[in-house]
Amino acid sequence: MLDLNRIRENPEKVKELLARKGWEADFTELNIDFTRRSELLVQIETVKAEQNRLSASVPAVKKQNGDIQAIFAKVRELAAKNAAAEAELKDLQAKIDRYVEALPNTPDEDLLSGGKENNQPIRTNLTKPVFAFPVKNHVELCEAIGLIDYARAAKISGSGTWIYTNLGAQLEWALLNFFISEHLADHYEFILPPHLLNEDSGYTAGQFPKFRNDVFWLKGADPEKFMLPTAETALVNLHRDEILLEDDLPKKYFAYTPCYRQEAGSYRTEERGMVRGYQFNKVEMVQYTTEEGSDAAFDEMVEKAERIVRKLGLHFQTSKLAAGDCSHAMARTFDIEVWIPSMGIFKEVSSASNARDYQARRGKIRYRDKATGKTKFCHTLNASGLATSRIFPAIIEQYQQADGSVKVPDVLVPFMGGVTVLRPKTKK
RNA sequence: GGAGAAAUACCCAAGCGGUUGAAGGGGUCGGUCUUGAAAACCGAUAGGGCGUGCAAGCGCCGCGGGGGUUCGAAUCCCUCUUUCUCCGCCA
Repeated sequence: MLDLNRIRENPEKVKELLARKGWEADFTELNIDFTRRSELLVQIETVKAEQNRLSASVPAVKKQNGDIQAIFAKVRELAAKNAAAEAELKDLQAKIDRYVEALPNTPDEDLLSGGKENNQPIRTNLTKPVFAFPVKNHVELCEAIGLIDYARAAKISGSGTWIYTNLGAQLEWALLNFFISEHLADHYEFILPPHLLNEDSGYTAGQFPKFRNDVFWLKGADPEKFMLPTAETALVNLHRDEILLEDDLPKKYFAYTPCYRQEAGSYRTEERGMVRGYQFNKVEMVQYTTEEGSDAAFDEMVEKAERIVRKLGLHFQTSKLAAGDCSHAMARTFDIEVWIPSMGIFKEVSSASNARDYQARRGKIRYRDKATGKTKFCHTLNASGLATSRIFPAIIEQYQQADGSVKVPDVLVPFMGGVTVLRPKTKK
């Protein structure tokens, strides 16, 4: 949520920044509403003060056998006078809230406006792998080796899903264990959160109200809960409605969870296999920082995610997203995209974002400033570290060999019980 | 899932319609005493949000969340959430 005072003090600036995200903002009505809100508050509170004063005088007046009935009548009259104003205020406040809650975060000043087409690659690792043989795609390779079973997944669940089998399951688990070991080494705190979250959590993270239809809802539950679309949603709510100490910041967490997403209508023929599904595994990092610490935290998390992909020996690029490609709640996003040879394109394996105080305002996540003793909103940041569903195909394809086997990246071998090569099943 | 109990400040806890602008204790901070510390004693300790004002200040809200009754609510009523105890079920 944006700071209402910031909008009021500098509406043109906020408007210009939102426009870079392709969001047409018009604050004319908001300003009128806000002015009216102040008037109403002053009026209501003045009357209330008088009511309180009169009520408080009752015991004393009673003791002196004064006319308490006159006081009762007077207070009732004041309350009646306020009723209309209170009703108007309630509606007005709801209207203001609805408008401000829907506004996306403003992008950082240094981002280019526009969408995907204006994303800027800023770094690459290694060069495109070259193969002396025709490359196979990961779907073919996985099926031949017996890593993934798509057909049975369709049978027991439906489309957009897959089953990790045998060495495929081991490779997936090895990746997750490798990621976890990296984060533990960097002293991030390991969290395993519930996968079913409540409405407030979705609101704080900025998913709701706009993206209520992008998640899976558990209709039978009372109250209704949704399945987390990313562990960020859980982690960023850990300190909702709390006031942290400045000395406790930054707080660094990571969590492993599956991510459940509707992704309705996003199917494309090229996205075969496990590139996009209703459920995928991800390890996610989240930091809570002070306002001053947030830029350094962002750089740290991008670097961490890159380091993991680099250790896996994969060709990737890091892109600075244009304003319009940053998600609703984020002020800044860098994507790490890994090369998928069969597709001839880069696919996102990590998205590192700085929400600034947008989520913290929604969730009232604050810290006490040591110097002033005042509370300030935290900054929240998140970065995947990493999503397996894109890394897995990238490994399979980038590490494929002429005989249809796949070499296991060196860093994963210890997590694979010493397995170094994944070989195609021999036909019986 | 069934039955019961509870939610008060940093923590424990009193309070059951009107000096409660929340007792008391612990903790924390400051002080006295002491070479220093402990003990003892004295003092301080509600936070958060909103409004108004140049400011000092003043006002509104606030005892789990929301709503209601009343001149007046921590206190009565409704509702939601959470926690605990017992039973059932289960990994």
